[in-house]
Amino acid sequence: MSTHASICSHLHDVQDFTPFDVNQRLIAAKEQCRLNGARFTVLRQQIYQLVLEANKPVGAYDLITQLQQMRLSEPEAASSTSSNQTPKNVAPPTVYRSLEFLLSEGLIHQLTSINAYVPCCHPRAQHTAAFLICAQCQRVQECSSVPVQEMMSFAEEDVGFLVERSVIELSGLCQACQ
Amino acid sequence: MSTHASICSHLHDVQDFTPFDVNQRLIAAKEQCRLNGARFTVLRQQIYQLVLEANKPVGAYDLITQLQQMRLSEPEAASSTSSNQTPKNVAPPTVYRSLEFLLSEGLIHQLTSINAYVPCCHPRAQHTAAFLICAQCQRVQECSSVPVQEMMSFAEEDVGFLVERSVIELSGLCQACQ
DNA sequence: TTTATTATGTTATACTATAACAATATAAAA
DNA sequence: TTTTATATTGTTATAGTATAACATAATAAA
Repeated sequence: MSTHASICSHLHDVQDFTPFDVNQRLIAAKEQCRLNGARFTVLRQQIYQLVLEANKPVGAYDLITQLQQMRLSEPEAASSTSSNQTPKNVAPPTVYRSLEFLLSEGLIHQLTSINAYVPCCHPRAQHTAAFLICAQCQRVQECSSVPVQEMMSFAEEDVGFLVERSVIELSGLCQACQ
Repeated sequence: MSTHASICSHLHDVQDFTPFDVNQRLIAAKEQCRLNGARFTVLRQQIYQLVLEANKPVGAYDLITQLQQMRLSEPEAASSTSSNQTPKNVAPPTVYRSLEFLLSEGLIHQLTSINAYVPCCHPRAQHTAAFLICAQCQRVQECSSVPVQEMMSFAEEDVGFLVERSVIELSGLCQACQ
């Protein structure tokens, strides 16, 4: 990932991963799933990789298109029979289910306001984050810093509201695009 | 509206308006539009009223259904000819356009995470607010208190991000439903 | 009254997401 | 290893949300 956001700043770009970074993430995800007793299947890995490699949030139907293309361009299995082939068609439930899995593993985040997905900058147990979404360059910054925590504690302690799901998304222009 | 949320607490229930309150709101909206040189048409008023009277966030297609029923149950115009009648059918663009108008006037808020709309607790110029959405009783609390402001100033001042649109929605259980 | 503008109606369609059930692949138990 | 159970993916169909494009009607301005 980009070098100008340290892992401790609580503010991270979630795009612009280098191929090396993508690989690191894939390996780490595989290991994380193994520890959780979850299966990091080929499909799930492919979808995670597509989300990692994108330089902007990707929609479910973008993923369908890309998966479709991947499968069409893949060589057939070397088997002499026609069995054991990956289907060429990719239907919505296929990707939605994998996205749900990746969400539950904390590997990606959903951007509800634009119906798209981004990698989690720091995969870990369920954590609340806010997202700054640039309408110009499409880049996203994830932050879990103080104001986010204050928002949650306001709801939970001051209001007595038990938060189960949070959507905190600010759209506008990032510094570079102004 | 409910009496346990003063206009200054920065935390408001946006449901449970009494018929009297609804009427007050409609009159105020009419006046606000007049001052803005905007037209508070019958359609817009009807939709605003439906949003005000609902005891939960309403979706666009809920509004279509209700408008449809209103039109069907309305008596025909007293004219001897068949002209000048309100059409019985209500298509999506009809309500989406009015919703957009009400949003631009600050009379309602959009809850992006659940594709629904609620009245603004305190109609005024564009203002940032957070919403606490109870998954149980469906009631919504709107707040524009300190943590919300801090979130915005964090984005704008600390990060240098120019916010154009904010979606801050926390779903879970309100105090009464826990 | 004419003209321009705004609002609404209308048709069609795009986009997003899930239900329900079938087939397949992996893991666990016998 | 074979059987059984579980988890994953495939497949078909459809639900739900939103907008484009153009026609008509109503209001405001000239």
